Amino acid sequence: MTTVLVVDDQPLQRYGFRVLLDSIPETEVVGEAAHGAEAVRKTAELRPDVVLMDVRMPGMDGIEATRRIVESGGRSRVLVLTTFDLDEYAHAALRAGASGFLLKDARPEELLAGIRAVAGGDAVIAPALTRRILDEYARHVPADRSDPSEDPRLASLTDREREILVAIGKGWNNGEIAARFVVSESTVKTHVGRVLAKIGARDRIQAVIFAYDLGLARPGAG
Amino acid sequence: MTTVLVVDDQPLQRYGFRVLLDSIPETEVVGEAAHGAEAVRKTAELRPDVVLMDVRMPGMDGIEATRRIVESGGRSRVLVLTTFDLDEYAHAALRAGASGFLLKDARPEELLAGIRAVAGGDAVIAPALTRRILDEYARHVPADRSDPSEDPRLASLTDREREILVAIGKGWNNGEIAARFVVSESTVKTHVGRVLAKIGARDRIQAVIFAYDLGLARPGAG
DNA sequence: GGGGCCGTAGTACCGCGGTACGACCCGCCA
DNA sequence: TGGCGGGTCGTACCGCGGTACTACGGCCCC
Repeated sequence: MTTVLVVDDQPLQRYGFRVLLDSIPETEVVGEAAHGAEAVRKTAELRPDVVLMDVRMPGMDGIEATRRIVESGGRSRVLVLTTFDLDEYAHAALRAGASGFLLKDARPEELLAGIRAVAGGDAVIAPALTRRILDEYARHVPADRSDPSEDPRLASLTDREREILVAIGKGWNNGEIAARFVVSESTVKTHVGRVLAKIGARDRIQAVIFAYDLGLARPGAG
Repeated sequence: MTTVLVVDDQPLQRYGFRVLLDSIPETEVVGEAAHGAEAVRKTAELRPDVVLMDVRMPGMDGIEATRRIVESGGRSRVLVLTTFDLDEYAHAALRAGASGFLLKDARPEELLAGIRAVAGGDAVIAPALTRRILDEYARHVPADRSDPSEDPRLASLTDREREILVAIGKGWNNGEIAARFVVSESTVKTHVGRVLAKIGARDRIQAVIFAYDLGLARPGAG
């Protein structure tokens, strides 16, 4: 059973979603909200699996509400709906942390598939928008690099050394690495030295760059 | 009526798709191919609306076949199928110009929705992959508003200090920076110290990470 | 003219990082 | 049984990195 909170400023629209979702055993509408602030409050209160969020609303709009819901750290996933395929909305919504973006004219089975996917932790985008996303993607994402994680220099590292490399990529100094791995700093130095030699890095700084280039290190990782 | 070419090296799999697609009036399987080369040839010959393409095949694989079909400039759209959610396949396929990427364990209605979307000129991605695509997308495509290069810590840097930060991000040591900027190493140290203080970094390693997170440093540079 | 910001430069000091050893334990395998 | 790779730990040494402080010329603006 997937619990859903329906957010839309139009009562009739909310009614339509409720009828649709309650007509099948898989989903249940546990609440409704008419604007962003109410959506944030009811999400915290009802903890639905999925929040069905309209973008255009008076007061706090769906984007801002989505951002707050996501930042609150709860379990609820947000599936954003809009009447138009205005992709600035889509971009903003997805960057706000929405798990999906669909058009209101989606057929019922598409909406249900979207809710199912979002509830399962996946993401979903309206097909009409997917093309643009993919075009942008193909244009911006650098060509392959023949999968850098298969770099021969990486292959020569032992498991432990790979862990060390990741730790270096996080910006930790030897003492911090020693503390987190519960070994002595001498041991860390030994490992670091071997890692540098194997990947051909002059110092740990170039190891950090190496880790980033290969995608071992990720922005925002602490 | 949507015409479909089914490409898979396993006859039984092709049969399954044919039964499914011919069971509904909306789609019609107009041909089959057992490997990439045959897929390319039959696509040119039959001009199907959609090519249902398996990735893993002996000889020319689905990726290469997709690339050739797309480059041939025909009207046919390619919908790639795979058993596993190996995202290196997904990336390669989408970069090869595929209009969609689904898993073989997709439910029939998902597959049909995918074919419908692709035939209509839209694109479709398996929900399980959409999240990764979005993550990549968010990381690579310049965000129009929450541009990290507007980070207040960056704004406090002078032009010279920004140059120094970029140089740090390239992995250069103080001597190298001094040589390239034609200043003394003392000057470099002064700048570096100020940069670290302003961006709140403990050492140049965290400055490197900072530069990468903000997109100041780019893989493959320097 | 005076004050601030910026870029430049220097000295002095300390600590971390990196290297070069040597050493021990463990599990695996010939 | 011995050898070998991997992980662990230690000592010693040196150099680069980072900090603190001072200093000066150029520039802009009050």
